[in-house]
Amino acid sequence: MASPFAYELEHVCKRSGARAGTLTTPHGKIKTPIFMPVGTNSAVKTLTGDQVEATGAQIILANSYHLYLRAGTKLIKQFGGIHKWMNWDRPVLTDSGGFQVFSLSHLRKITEDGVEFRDPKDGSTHFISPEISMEIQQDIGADIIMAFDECAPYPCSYEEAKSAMERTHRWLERCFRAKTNENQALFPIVQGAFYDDLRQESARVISSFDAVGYAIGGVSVGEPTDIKNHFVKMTAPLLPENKPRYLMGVGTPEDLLDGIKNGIDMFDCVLPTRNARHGAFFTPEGSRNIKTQQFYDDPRPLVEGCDCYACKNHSRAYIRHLWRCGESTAATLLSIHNTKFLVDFSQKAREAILNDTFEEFYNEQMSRLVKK
RNA sequence: GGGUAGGUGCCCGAGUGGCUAAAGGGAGCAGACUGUAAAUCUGCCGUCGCGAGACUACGAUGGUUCGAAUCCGUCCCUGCCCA
Repeated sequence: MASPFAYELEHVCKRSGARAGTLTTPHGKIKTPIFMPVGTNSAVKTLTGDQVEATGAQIILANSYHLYLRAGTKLIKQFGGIHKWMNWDRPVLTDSGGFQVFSLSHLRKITEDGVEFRDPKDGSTHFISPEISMEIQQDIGADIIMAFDECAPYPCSYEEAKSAMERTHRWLERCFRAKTNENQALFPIVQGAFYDDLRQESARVISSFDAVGYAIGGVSVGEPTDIKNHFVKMTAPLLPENKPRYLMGVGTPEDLLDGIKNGIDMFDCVLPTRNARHGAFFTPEGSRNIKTQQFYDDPRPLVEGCDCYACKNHSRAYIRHLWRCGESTAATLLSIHNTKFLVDFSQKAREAILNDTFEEFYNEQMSRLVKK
């Protein structure tokens, strides 16, 4: 049976490493570079499926760890998999639980076999190994599933970083052995923290596995931007050229520009929705906060010319009013705007790449963003 | 009219002699957030001053005391109960 997955590298910018491509999945094609909104609990927070769809999102993320705890991945399987479960028929990607090894580090214990977690909500203990992560992700049934990795913190010692990386590689082997569903693509993840030789070694090792796409993990864990950029820049070109490259957990509009310039094709980040719930909205001139006094009587949309639902229908003053009254609609409107902003942003970058004007696009957008 | 419980900073509300410019919330004003334990967290929040500090403040007023939001007198106001 032919693989339902394919990736076509359509164009590489002549003056930078920026790439445009198309990734085919069982639930449709993804045009890269692409920003993927995060819906940890099988919902993009504060948004309905229609609203997510209206942002133009081509694919969304969900999380193995969270869905395993609630609702229970067997239940999702019983409903016919995550697409039917949440009534979303475009592609879905699930994270493996590897990020929770980092983010819930005080609630877990790592052994060679796997990781013992305590549920932050009820204290119950759960064990996830590479094999169990694969079983969970196969039950969920996303199009793209991620290797169960150990995401190291920043800063961390060379020994720690090396040990996490090597374990990630051994676990990767086990993930590939445990994965059986041909309709899912398993992406390996580069680790190695912030050490050049470890990143090089990790990229080499994971590239030796035959995969549909490859991810860079362990960034955006608190390190300064220039360090992040250095490691993305040196790591991305070490991954197979004719396969999509996914930079996990990134990022801001600036991060997208830098990532794309350095040859990244896929991004995901909680920022557009989390920051929306905290009152922030993206603009081409940087992030603003609707809570601030300056917007109290501002009749303009969040961003002039933006064609998201929030901007087409409401003023800053109105959204600020909703925010101050504690109306959840404020978070919804900001989430719609922020998500569409990043989706559009990656789409514009794609067009620029195809037109060989990415360099200009990068310079123009970056100078606007940093000016503030 | 009698009794009783009260009146604290923008609001709610602790505080019954010095450790009180006055707990804790809320509101307000800012900031953080990157494979979501997050609609969360942090800072500021009487006035003036960069600052040390000064000034003003716990219904009003008079007193006791080295010292009062806290104790006493009088007055004003509010809730509740009885007539």
